Amino acid sequence: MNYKEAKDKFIQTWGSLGTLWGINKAMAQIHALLFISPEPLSMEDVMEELHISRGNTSMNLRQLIDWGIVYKTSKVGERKEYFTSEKDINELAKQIARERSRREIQPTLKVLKEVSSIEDDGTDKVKEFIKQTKALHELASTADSIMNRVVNQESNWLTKTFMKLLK
Amino acid sequence: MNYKEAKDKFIQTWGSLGTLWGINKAMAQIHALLFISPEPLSMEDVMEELHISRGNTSMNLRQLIDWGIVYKTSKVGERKEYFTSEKDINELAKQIARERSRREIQPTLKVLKEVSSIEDDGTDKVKEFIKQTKALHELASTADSIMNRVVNQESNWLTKTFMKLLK
DNA sequence: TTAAACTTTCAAAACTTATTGAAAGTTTAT
DNA sequence: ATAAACTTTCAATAAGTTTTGAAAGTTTAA
Repeated sequence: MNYKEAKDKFIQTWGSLGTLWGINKAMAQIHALLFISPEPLSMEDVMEELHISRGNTSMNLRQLIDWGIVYKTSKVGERKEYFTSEKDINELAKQIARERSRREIQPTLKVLKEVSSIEDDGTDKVKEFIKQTKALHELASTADSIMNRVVNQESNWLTKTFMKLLK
Repeated sequence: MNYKEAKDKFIQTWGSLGTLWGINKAMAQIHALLFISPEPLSMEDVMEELHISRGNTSMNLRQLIDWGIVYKTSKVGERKEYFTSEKDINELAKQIARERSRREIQPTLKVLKEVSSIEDDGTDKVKEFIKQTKALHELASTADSIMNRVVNQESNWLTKTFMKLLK
């Protein structure tokens, strides 16, 4: 496999994986492209490499910036803007964890808390409902606090600790 | 909020959350419904509660069974089949982790390994490519091994260990 | 073996989400 | 102030996904 093939395969794979961590294909592909580019790329560069329209590129770049994993840069003497991605994988993982917590887990916890607080009328179905939604709340809450710790500490310490535990 | 409202809100929330852990809305809603039902439900019951068609119900129930989080049961003297979900939240989490590893992480690891093994021709772009895809491989691999441990050990041990670390 | 009860399949339709591209907006150099 | 260079917006459209429902298939009881 040569560089071109490997690059395309990587972009492709990362792109379809994107839908899974909650972002769309173009967004994930743009990220993949920037992630492996030693140099910042312009919007034009991205459009050409991925064969996507100007509008699409613009919108998805903005979203990536919003997620905090792509940065705008500029070159001296050039009016055009250039884009580059977070290259540190730990920083990337942190950022993704942070955003997912904020966008998904927190709102879910809120609903779970709300619905598990209905009054217990003593019937089976209500008792089961309260029990199960409370259990889910606890699970989501534990998962979230683990993630937040990973995010807020030096993640390296935790990774190493994990690895020791898991060896 | 009364039981009916709380139930609908829960099913609704869990349903839209589904897309995020990689399953579709109907599938997630069916799961939610079974998860809070003290009794197994028939296909008819599910159809009525969620207002979805027979075909849709059938297909999604099958998929849930395939994921290992819903079981078929039958009542003596009844021809109809009944369905019930895994009620133990730890078991549910395990099962989901297991499936995600199998369906998503493993195939990704395979691609990452493959593309990061191209020959280094000494150019910047190839060096960057190899470096970054290797780093991603390592990250995904660490995440996967953590998940698998959680899955394969008594998950309680790890949860407790986590919580101690994180306090 | 038949027929009723039930489940699965799958092509077509409905719905949802992503993408385009041209127009509007913004910034910068002169 | 103007115009060129560039970016953003958004309505229309394309692409992709989910859902339906009727027909085909299966199982069970008599």
